[in-house]
Amino acid sequence: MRAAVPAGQDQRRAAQAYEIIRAEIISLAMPPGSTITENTVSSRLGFSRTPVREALIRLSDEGLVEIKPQLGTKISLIDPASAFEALLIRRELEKLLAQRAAGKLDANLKKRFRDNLAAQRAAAKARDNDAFFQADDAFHRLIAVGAGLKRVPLVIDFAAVDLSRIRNMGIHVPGHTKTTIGEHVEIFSALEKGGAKEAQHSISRHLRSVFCSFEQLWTRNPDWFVPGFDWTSQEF
Amino acid sequence: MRAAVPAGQDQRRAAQAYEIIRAEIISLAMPPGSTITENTVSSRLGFSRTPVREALIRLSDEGLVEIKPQLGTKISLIDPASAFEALLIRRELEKLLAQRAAGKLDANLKKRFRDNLAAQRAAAKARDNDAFFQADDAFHRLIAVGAGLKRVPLVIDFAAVDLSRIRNMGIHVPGHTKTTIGEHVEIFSALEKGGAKEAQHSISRHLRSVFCSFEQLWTRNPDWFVPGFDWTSQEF
DNA sequence: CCTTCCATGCTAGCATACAAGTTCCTTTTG
DNA sequence: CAAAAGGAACTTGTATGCTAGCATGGAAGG
Repeated sequence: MRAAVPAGQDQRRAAQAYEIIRAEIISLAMPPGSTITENTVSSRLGFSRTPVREALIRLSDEGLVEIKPQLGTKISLIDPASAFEALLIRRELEKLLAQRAAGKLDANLKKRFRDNLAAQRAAAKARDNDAFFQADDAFHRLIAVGAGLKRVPLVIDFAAVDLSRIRNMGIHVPGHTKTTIGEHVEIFSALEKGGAKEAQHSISRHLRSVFCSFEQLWTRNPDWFVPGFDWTSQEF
Repeated sequence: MRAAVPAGQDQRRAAQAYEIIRAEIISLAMPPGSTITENTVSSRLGFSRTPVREALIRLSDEGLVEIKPQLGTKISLIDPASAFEALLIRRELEKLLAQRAAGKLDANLKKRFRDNLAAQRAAAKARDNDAFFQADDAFHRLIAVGAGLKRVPLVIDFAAVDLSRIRNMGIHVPGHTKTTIGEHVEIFSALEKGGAKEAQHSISRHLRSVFCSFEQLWTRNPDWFVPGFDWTSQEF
């Protein structure tokens, strides 16, 4: 998986194509199960096939698309089992981050946390789902900064690909942003005070609420998901 | 002018190139810091640049090579900080696996565990480091099977890329295989009996011994590593 | 009506030519 | 002699044409 780079830093067409297509998949503008071809995408973006092809290969590595030689390319269905595992993985790794970050935030980082929370509130107030989504991600990356670990967020991103699309489905649910911000405030204040256990508990609660929203979201667009997953038999 | 695909090799050239180059990097046949070009690799493999290029892009996403436009491609140095993080990540995720697998191994899986342990002993006896390395990986994947989680091993692999090269350096250390097998036996018996705590403890000990071997391995080839990491200040 | 077969139009995989940028050595000029 | 200008020889990035193979629809045969 490729690390997120500041927009405009990488001018290569292949990188641009990757960012564009990936955003369209994550935002569900390209719905799961729909088919694309290198030709249609390249003509739409105005690039040649080569950079588009490279972008699709990278997305295939991530599992976001399925390339079938001589057949075509399909936007992968969301795999509920993978999303469930992603939650398990996130819980463990974010608990690790919280443990290492608790009580070790310097003044600069605390300010960045507060700025981020302000940005979350602003995005929520403005109903800017995209901005809220990004601020949410940035909040969790700040925890990693506090923990002094740079690679863990990349691993979480890698693990949580299927999760991100589900999150995007749920971001329109009323009250979602308010709940999330409240949990983030809890986590931050626990980290600030050195309460590793409290922070870990907040994180677990946050992820559990995400899990509980899954089944509802599944009923909305069941054909976007890989069939055969039994939601009720899972505990989290 | 196009060479026909050799019969019997049903894999795509790009996939073949990826496997070959990756194995050479992991096995340290291509030492960290050395430079390659798309042309040299493609002529060596007998492929054109395109599939080789695709392979290098995938390796770049993994962090195993660094592609610098208009300059060349370099085998990445091993980042001690990333390797250290990989150990932290592995510890948490494998503890998760152990917790879910403990006491839930069916007869078939127990047999596969025993066969795997036998393979480890055979490889150790035959001094077949490559086979031992693979059996070691397979053992950990078996735990994931027991836990009913398929994606966690992929995440661990992604996280542990830097770790794998260090492991390859250490596999020649005398007594290494014996120690490792002993720890694996401990883990398996704990899982078999349902002792999640014991299995987690064994896993932690195993990873700690890996960590303790780091500094010694670093002194052998310090120029293979990203400089600036303070081994003594880390606790594990 | 049903089955079989094949022409056709798709697809991605691959090879290759060219474009653009970097390095370094050669040449030229002060 | 020194230094700057220029170009040769690299590199990776991109465009494009060709190849092999799958899917589909329609024709041919039962």
